Amino acid sequence: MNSPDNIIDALSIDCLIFGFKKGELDILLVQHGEGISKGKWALPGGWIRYNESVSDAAVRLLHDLTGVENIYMEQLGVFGDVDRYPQKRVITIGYFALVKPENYKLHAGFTASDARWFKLSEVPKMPYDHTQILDSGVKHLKHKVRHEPIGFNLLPRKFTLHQLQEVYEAVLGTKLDKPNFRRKLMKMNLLAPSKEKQKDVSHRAASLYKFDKRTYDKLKEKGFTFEL
Amino acid sequence: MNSPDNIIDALSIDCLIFGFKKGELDILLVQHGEGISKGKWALPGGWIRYNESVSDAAVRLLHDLTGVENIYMEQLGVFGDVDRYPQKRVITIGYFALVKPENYKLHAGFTASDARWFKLSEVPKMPYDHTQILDSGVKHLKHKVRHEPIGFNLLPRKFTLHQLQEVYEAVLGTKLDKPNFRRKLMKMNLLAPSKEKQKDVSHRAASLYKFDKRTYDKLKEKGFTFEL
DNA sequence: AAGGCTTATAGTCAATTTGACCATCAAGTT
DNA sequence: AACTTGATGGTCAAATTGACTATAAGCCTT
Repeated sequence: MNSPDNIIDALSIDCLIFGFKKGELDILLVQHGEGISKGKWALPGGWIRYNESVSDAAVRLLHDLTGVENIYMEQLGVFGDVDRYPQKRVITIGYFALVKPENYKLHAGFTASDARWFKLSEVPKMPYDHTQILDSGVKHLKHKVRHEPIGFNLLPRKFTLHQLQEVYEAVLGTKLDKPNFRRKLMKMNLLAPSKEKQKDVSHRAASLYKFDKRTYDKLKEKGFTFEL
Repeated sequence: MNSPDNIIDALSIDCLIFGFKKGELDILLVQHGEGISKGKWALPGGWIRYNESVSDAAVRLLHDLTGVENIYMEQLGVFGDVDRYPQKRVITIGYFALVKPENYKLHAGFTASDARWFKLSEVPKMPYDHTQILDSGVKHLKHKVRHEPIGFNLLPRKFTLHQLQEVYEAVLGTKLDKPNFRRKLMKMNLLAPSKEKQKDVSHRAASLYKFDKRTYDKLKEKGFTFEL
C-alpha cells in the first residue's frame, strides 16, 4: 500500500481528566492563552511528537498538566470530523483519566494560561468538538464503572465504603441502598480492609479499605467479572 | 495552541471484519499485492481522505471491500507505536465490524490482490502490528458481546435460538446450557418471533426470531442493560 | 406404519442473589 | 446521660440461576 503523505495536517491528543469531590464529578479544563480559542475553557491537550508513541504522548501530556505519574488512563477514541478544527484538518485522540483527590494539585502547563476543575454540571461551552468528546467520555465512564472496578481511582488510596458508594451514585445518577451496596462489594473480596479508621468525623468512624488489585487479577483469571 | 504541522506521515484505517460460520469465528484478510508486505495476509485497510471524516472513511473502506452498506461497525481505537510501520510514521485507527453470513460475498478491493476469510484459529502471521490489533479486537468482542446485544449481527436476519447460542459459545469459548440460555434470552423480550420455522433440517424445526431493536431501545431508556 | 433419532421446547427444584427493609452499634455533641 | 449521626449487621420474601428431567415434533429407517 502506498500512502498519500500528509493527508491530514496534524494529530492531537485531548484529555478528559475526571476528579471527584463533594459528591460530584469534576473535569479539569484549561483556559487557552492564544490562538482562535483564546480565553475559552477547553480540554487540555497537545501534540504527538514524531518519536513518541501515541500512548507515551498521552502519559506525557497528562503528567505535564497534573504532575502525577500514576494516573488511571485509557484511550477513548478518535474524533475526526472534517470541520472539527478551523482552517486545518486536525484529528484528535481523546484520552480518559481518573485522578485521586490527593493529586488534585496541578501545574499550569504549556500554552494554557490557567487550569481549574469544573463540576460536570457547570462546564462552560467549549470550542471545537470538546463538548462532544466530554459527552462521549461521560457515557464511557457510566458504562465502564459498572463493569470494571475502576471507581476507586477517583478516591484516596484508602477509602470508606460510603465514599465509594457516593462515587457510584454520582456517576450513575442514582441513589443506592447502603446495606445492599456494602454487602455486594464485600462479597467480591476486592476490598482489603486496612486497619485504619476514618478520622475527624463527628460520628462513628468507618473502616478504611483499599482496592486489592492482586486478588482482582486472580479472580479475573478464573473467569470472575465485576458487575454492579 | 499552534500545531507543528505534519508531525506524522500518514493516518490509516485498518478493519477487523468478523464473520461466523460452522460454529467458528472468521476474520477477513486481504493479501497485499505490492509494497514491503507483498504476499502477506493482513487486515484490510486504507487511507483517510482529506475531505472525509474518520468514520466516513471507515464506512467507505468497509463498503469497498465487502459491498455491504449496513454493517455493524464501531471504532476500536488508535494504534500508534513509533515503529509499527517501516520507514515512516504511520498511525492507524482500528475499526471493528460484524457481518452477517448473507453478506459473506465480497469484492477484492483496491491494492489487495485477493481477500478471504480465515478461521480465527488459523490466522497467519500478519505484518505491522496487525496481530496486536486483532487481539485487541477479539478481547473487545468477548467483553462487548456479554454487555450489549450485538451477537446477532453475526447471524442472518432471522435466526434460531440455538444459532445464537453457538455464537456466544464461539465468542466466549464456553459451553452453555440450552434451556437456561433460551429462558434468559426470552425473558429479555429482545427477540421477536417471526412466524417462520427453520427449513431443511432432519429433525424438528426450530422457530426463527429476529432482534427487536425497537423494544431494545425502549428498554434501554428505562434503564435496562443487557447482561449475559 | 411403527419405532427410533435428533433436536426443540417446557418445566422442576434447590441454591443463590436481590431489594426493601429494620435493628443495633459506636462514636461525638449537648 | 441523653441525643444525633452515620456504620454495620440481619431478616425475609421475591426473583434469578444452575443443574437437571420431561415432553414434543419432526425426519429417517425398516
